[in-house]
This record gives sequence, C-alpha cells and structure tokens, in this order.
Amino acid sequence: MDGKIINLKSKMEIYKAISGGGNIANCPVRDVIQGVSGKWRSLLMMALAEKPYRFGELRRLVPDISQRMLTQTLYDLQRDGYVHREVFPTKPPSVEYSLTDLGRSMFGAFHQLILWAELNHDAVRAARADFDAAQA
Amino acid sequence: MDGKIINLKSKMEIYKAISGGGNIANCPVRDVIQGVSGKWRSLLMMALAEKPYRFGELRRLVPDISQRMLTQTLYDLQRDGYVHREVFPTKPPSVEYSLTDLGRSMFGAFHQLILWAELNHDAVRAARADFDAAQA
DNA sequence: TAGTGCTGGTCTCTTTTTGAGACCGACACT
DNA sequence: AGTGTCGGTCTCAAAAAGAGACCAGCACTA
Repeated sequence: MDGKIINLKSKMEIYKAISGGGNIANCPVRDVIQGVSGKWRSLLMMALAEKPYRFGELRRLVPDISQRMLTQTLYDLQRDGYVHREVFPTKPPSVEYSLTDLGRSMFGAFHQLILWAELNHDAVRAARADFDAAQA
Repeated sequence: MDGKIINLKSKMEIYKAISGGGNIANCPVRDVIQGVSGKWRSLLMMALAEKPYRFGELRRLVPDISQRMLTQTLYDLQRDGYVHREVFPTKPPSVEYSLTDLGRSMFGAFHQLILWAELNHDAVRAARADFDAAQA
C-alpha cells in the first residue's frame, strides 16, 4: 500500500479497454472478469484448484448451489478453457472436473484477490456498516 | 506456471470459505468477489484507479452504460468502501468519484487479474472457439 | 421571459440471469 | 419390483440488469 499502486495507461487506452469498440468480446478485461464473475465461478475455481472433483462431490461441497447452476457454471468454465471435463465409464458413469493449465494460470492471478479478500473482509464489512448507518 | 501454483487449505477450510455457513456475508471470498463482479464494477474501478472522475465524465467514458447502472454501481462501490463520493457546490453541482485507500488496496490485488486478462485474452478466446467448434 | 443546455440523478418497463425443485434414464443392490 | 446413486435436463418463479423517459436546479441566450 504505497499510495500509488496504480500507474495505468492513458485515458484513451482505458477507454479502449473499457469500451472494447462497443463489443464486449474485444475487451480483454471485461471478457476475463466475466470469467470469475457470477456467484459460483470463483468458488468452483477455488475448489478445483485444490484438486479435481466429481459432479456430485462439488454439489455436496457447495451445498447451496442448485444443480442447474452447477451444471451451467461448469459448462461455462469448460468453455472458457479453465476446466477440463472427463467422463469415466464406470458402473454409474462418473464425471471428473479439473483445472486446465490455463485455469491454473488464471487462478494464480485470481489468487491475489482471494488473499486480499481474506485479509480485508472485515474492512469491507465495516465500510458497509458505516455507510448504512450514515444513510439512516 | 510451475504446475502447482496452488497449495490452498484443507477441504474443510475450502468448505468453510465456500459455504460461509450458509450466509454469503460470512464468506470473505464471495463477498469481495461480488465487489468486482458485475458488468461494470471492474471497469469503473479501472477508470477511477487512473484518476477521479465526475459522473458525467464516467458516463461519457463508458458510453454503453445506462445512467441507472452507473448510479447503481457507483453507489455499491461507495457502500463497499472502495469509492469516495464528493459533491462540489458549483454552479450546476458537480459530483466527483475517487478511490478510497481501501479501493486502491483492493485494486492492487485486482490488478494482477487485469494483467493476466490482457496477456491471456487470446488464449481464452481460442479455447472458446475450439469448444464451440467441438460442440458443432 | 421563455427556451436550451448542462448538471446528476430517479422512475418505469422489458429483458436477461439466477434460483428452486421436479423429473429422467441407466445401472446396482435388496 | 422397489430404492438409491450417478450426472444431469426442464419448467417456472424471482431477482438483477438494461434502455430510456423524465426531473429539478441553475446559466446563458434570444
């Protein structure tokens, strides 16, 4: 926290990064951030970063996710290339999900934010409490 | 990318982090991730990390945001303690938004992910293209 | 003195995303 | 035949996001 962490690019570069020329797919940041956004994606990435999991295991690990969202989120993560899905032809066929190299790479960067979150969660909660109190 | 970037905690710790005891506010990661999730939060953070901006400036900088979402997103960021809102009693009153210390701190961690996004965006897009092709 | 434009919003309505939960086929065990 | 586990899909309701009309206050202008 040295007071000027940020020396980003020029206004025009920011604009380009932000607007993506009107097309979200042209904006790297938005495109990738969408990849960790959503209520469940970060949690599943954290779980899979630890070790591969099967569908049912994930469902039990994250008890408050609906099956639909678990399916959907895993599908999206797979589509983005972060997660590998492998079906094993066992008696009841089992499906294992694991991080790809790209997924591990992304998680490495994402991990910084996770650490920050754990360290500063109290500060955020305090800020919210103060804000809500001031509004009242 | 050394193959094992991640040596996170035990399963139970993950579970606790994930489930938050059924209450999202008890889960630091989810709580903070929500703070950069959403279509606009990361973009506004990036913009404000560069320098303070006024409402109208942000609206012009991010042309495809609706006024409603700009208001709302800035409000949320302010509530989380990342953004400071100051009203100047000029002729038409102007409102300036800037990052707080907490916001700058969070952005420092978040910045890692931004850098990753810029470096690896092509890989993500390629993965998606491959996936979509395989589905067809 | 009525129009026009700028400021920073709010309000309403529509579309998209998320969520809860029922349902499904295959196979194993009892 | 009945029950359980596996990994899902389907339907429908609720929540969030988005588009865009509208608004008050003030300055300048005609």
